[in-house]
Amino acid sequence: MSSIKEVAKQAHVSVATVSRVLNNDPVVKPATKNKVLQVIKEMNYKPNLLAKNLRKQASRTVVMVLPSMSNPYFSEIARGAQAAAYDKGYNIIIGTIESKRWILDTYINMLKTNLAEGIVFVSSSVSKELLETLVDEYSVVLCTEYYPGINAACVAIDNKKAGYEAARELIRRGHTHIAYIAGSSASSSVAARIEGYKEALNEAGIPFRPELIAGAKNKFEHVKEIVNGILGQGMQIDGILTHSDLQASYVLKGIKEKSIGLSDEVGLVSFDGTFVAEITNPTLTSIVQPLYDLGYTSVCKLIEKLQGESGDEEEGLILLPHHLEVRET
Amino acid sequence: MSSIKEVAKQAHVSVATVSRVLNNDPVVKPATKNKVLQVIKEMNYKPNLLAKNLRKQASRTVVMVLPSMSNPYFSEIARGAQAAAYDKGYNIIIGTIESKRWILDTYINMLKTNLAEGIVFVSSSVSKELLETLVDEYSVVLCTEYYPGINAACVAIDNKKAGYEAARELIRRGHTHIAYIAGSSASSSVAARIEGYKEALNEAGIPFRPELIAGAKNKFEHVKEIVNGILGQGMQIDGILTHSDLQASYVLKGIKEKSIGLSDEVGLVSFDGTFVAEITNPTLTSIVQPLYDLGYTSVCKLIEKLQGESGDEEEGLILLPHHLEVRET
DNA sequence: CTGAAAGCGCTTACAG
DNA sequence: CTGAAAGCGCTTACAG
Repeated sequence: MSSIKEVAKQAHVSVATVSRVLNNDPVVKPATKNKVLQVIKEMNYKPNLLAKNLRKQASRTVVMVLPSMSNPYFSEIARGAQAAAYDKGYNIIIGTIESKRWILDTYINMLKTNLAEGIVFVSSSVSKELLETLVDEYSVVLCTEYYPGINAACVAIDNKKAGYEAARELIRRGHTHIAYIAGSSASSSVAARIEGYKEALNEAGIPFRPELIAGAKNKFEHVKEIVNGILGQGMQIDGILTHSDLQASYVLKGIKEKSIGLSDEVGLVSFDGTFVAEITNPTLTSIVQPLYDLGYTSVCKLIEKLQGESGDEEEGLILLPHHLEVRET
Repeated sequence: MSSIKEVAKQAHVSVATVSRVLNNDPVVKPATKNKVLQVIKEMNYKPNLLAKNLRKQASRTVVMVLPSMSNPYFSEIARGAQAAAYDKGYNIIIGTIESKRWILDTYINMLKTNLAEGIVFVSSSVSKELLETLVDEYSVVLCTEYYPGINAACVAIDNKKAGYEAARELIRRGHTHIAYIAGSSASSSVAARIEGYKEALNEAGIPFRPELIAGAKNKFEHVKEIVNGILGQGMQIDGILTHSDLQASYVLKGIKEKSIGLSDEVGLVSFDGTFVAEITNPTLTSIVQPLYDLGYTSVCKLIEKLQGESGDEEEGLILLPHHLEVRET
């Protein structure tokens, strides 16, 4: 109802002055300012941000897209992202792709139609090709996955080191036939973790067997098939590394219901360290990622970029610390 | 860069005509339309929605606030909500309160500053007092929790019936000392489920013991304390109903690590039916709620309300079906 | 069927 | 220190 014009009339000043006090312009005389402030309060006036945004050609909104929310891994990242946006005075729109291209397009359209100023892509929620077309027109930050050759900041953990540490833990316990259930897509994090895993094997003098590596989705049936597939080739397995807590929980489930041909003596180390790792039985030993911080830092980087003048500095990889949490598996 | 004005110039028409083809106004001559469409494509023009929104005084955006995302219960609701928004051509902003009043205020401010047109509150993400001040000025829908006396549509399951069915299942198995770990807040769903529980006891001739009921948060420590507190009073427990899957998983954890004084013979029925119920060991018997549909329907109702002319019809309770899924506990 | 013009509610040089 | 005025990029009666 009430617009800036009515406030101006009531306060006997111009709309310009009202706008100035709204924006805390120090130039307005205290007496004037107080009068206007009082009228604003009396009228319960709230500025129409639709108008402000148009005038300033800025929505002060960023978007974060994630593959889904079904994995608590992503909700923690989203939580950090939300906090960062508020700390910086931005709105944030968090969306999940659910593997649907049209949903992704909806969010990208927000960029193109001025509804959002920048975007962070979490995990592999976007293809490299699409990214290439976006990167020089819009501000984008990557979270969790790195795309070499793409000029966008990426916030992640040191996946190679993490893969190394996870494998070393199993080796330390005496496991030598270590399967690696990687993520379902060929991503930079998968590649890096495998590299680290190989390094740990190498260090321990254990031969690398490519047959022990396979990707799987975060679905019970898929994980079961993959593990049984490896066993079916006559491979032994006495240790497993999984790409996520969820996958590890499925391994446990399969062992328990005997649909996966492994004994419960198998060593199991998962990635992520979400609450899932603590509610399984046994609880999961895992590489815990600083999920909240990953989300928080990604959004901060994005907003810095939006506010930076040149923005032409080299975009790089920002690594956040992870750690191995030894639990029961 | 390119605005409607430049498209108009290139196409040798007025901006009014460009606007008309943009909005699919059937009045424009096909030849003109095609010419404009072609220029739009050539220039890769995208309308500035900031301007459109201001002009139309509508953001075509709704918000959904949830207490948090840490419980997969909420992420499923959010998933449904997102889908509904897209199906209806709206943007949706999904936010989590994390028990912080200032975050809630941020989202409510989006309503007041014209950034959003309506809001759905999930679970007890808002107090009744605040709701009362919002309800006659803005479009609001409640999801999961009902506030009697508040004129807002509410989408939920029949909690009384669900509580009844959950309790009856335990009674059917021969359990007679059934504890009820309710939600942490005094909410309509808690009250209704307890009513149903009482009804089942009554039907079976089992006396109701108020000492067997206690609220708990979705925290391991809290659930442990509550259960042990009941046992400490000298109460027996051979069955438990929990407000959430998460709480049930904590009971299981406590039994396993012997920090909760219960045997694994205890009957356990949880509410929600999220993936948590399937990854615990044993898996959880639970009342599964149509989470996705709850979110989807809530947003649909909200948008209908926004689009409805009068909007003065009586707001009511919309009940969606649930069912009992018997698993291992 | 199309165009000229007003206006959505703000912000911000510019002048005083 | 304050105001008049232009303008952000659209939409939409109104006139023709």
